[in-house]
Amino acid sequence: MSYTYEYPRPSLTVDCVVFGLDDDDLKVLLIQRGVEPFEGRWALPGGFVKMDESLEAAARRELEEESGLRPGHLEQLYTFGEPDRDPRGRVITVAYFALVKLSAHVLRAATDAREAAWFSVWDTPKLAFDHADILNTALQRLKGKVRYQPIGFELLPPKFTLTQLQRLYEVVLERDLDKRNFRKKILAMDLLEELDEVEQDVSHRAARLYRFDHKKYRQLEKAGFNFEL
Amino acid sequence: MSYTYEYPRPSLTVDCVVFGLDDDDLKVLLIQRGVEPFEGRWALPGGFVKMDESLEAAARRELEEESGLRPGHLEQLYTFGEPDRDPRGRVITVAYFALVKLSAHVLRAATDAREAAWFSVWDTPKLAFDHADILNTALQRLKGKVRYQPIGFELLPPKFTLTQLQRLYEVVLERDLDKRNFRKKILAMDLLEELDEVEQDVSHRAARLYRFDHKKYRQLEKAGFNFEL
DNA sequence: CCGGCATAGTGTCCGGAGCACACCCGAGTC
DNA sequence: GACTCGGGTGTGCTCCGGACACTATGCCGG
Repeated sequence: MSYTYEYPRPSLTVDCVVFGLDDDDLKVLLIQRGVEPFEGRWALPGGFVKMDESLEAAARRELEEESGLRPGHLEQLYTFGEPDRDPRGRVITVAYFALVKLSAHVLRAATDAREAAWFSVWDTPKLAFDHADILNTALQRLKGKVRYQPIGFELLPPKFTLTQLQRLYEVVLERDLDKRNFRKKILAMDLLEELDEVEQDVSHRAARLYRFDHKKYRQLEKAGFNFEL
Repeated sequence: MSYTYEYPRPSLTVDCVVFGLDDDDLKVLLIQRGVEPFEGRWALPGGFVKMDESLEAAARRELEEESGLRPGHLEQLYTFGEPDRDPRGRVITVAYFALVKLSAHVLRAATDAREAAWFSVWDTPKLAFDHADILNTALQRLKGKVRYQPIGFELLPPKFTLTQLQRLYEVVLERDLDKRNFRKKILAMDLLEELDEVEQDVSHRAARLYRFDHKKYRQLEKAGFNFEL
């Protein structure tokens, strides 16, 4: 089967930058390429867009195929299209960025991926194509976004302690936050539901668990509220 | 001449949302299509990407070809790729968004554009394709961006009065601002150079002119300063 | 020449938010 | 039962943002 056009056309791919939080390390999902070019190199999961699927659908499909993940939050990041970014010819890639609860999923490599694994974002192997640029762009976006949209919760398990939440912000923003002020601010928003449970199996006083109240957030959002820090 | 591939490929276009400020109305540049589909309809300027040019270069080229404009600020906005957004088949478009000084350019329609003209963003004709969505996305971005990056200045002539600047913000943000607070804040940033000139040809007390100090801004930016409102 | 008009330009006060800061609590360990 | 380790809490000061109204200047017209 072959396809003929009057003018040359680029290929179109999607790539996904998937972040996960492991205690106090921010991780990114990488796959090891099983095919040329860059066979054996680590890269962001992604692949070609089918002719009848939307870009976002393609991103979800490729991600699931190559790693088994089905992210909650997924949004378009940026489109990379330098003429020489792929040795196979002109390939445009639309990058997506996603957040997942690291605990909730098991990785499973498949299709063109030899393996899938989490790497610390501060310490990745050399990446294929321009994927290092893409990763960087995603990190910037995450930093900017986490402060004024409550997307950070996507990285945590459903029940979490305030300390975990604070650590998350500290890791993403790369700076320390004051414990009392952080708690004061986040609780004042009235978006967390205080549970009658405490964490288990810790060798010190157990911290109270909280849950993010999505419903309340949507209400406030409609009313023109804006989340900040 | 024809091009044959093993798998089907989408076409790739770029489209530009160009904003200009006319006194106190925010304008967007539209062209009237001279070819099918949507012949005669107004649309955003844009066109096909060549195989050896970057996306941004394509956006600049198309914009210049169809309207004669060469924008200062140009940045990627979003990529639109719904399978049915173009009746000719699968066409992905990378949208760019640009700001120009309305006064500094003369429009000149060419190539596939029958005509080029400025329209108030609040009152555009019916647009081709999904260009209304694109315009909307651009407006949101402009609103968000103008508050924490000094891009608004791209819309004004090099020398402007504080009142002009305030109007710009009021128009973009769609709300009134307090004159004294606005002046206080903007002057406190120390990014405006006060000139020894006043506006001309007005039938009332003439306002002092200011110029944006790009050099100082870049310095502050490096030092981790951030512009806000 | 004078009065009117249109916009320029300017300072203060108040309340809320951010930030710095230190101590007691509870649970498990040895 | 003493120690250790993080959990959890309140206060005061400062600074910033927002509300608010009057005088100054230049042009125009009568």
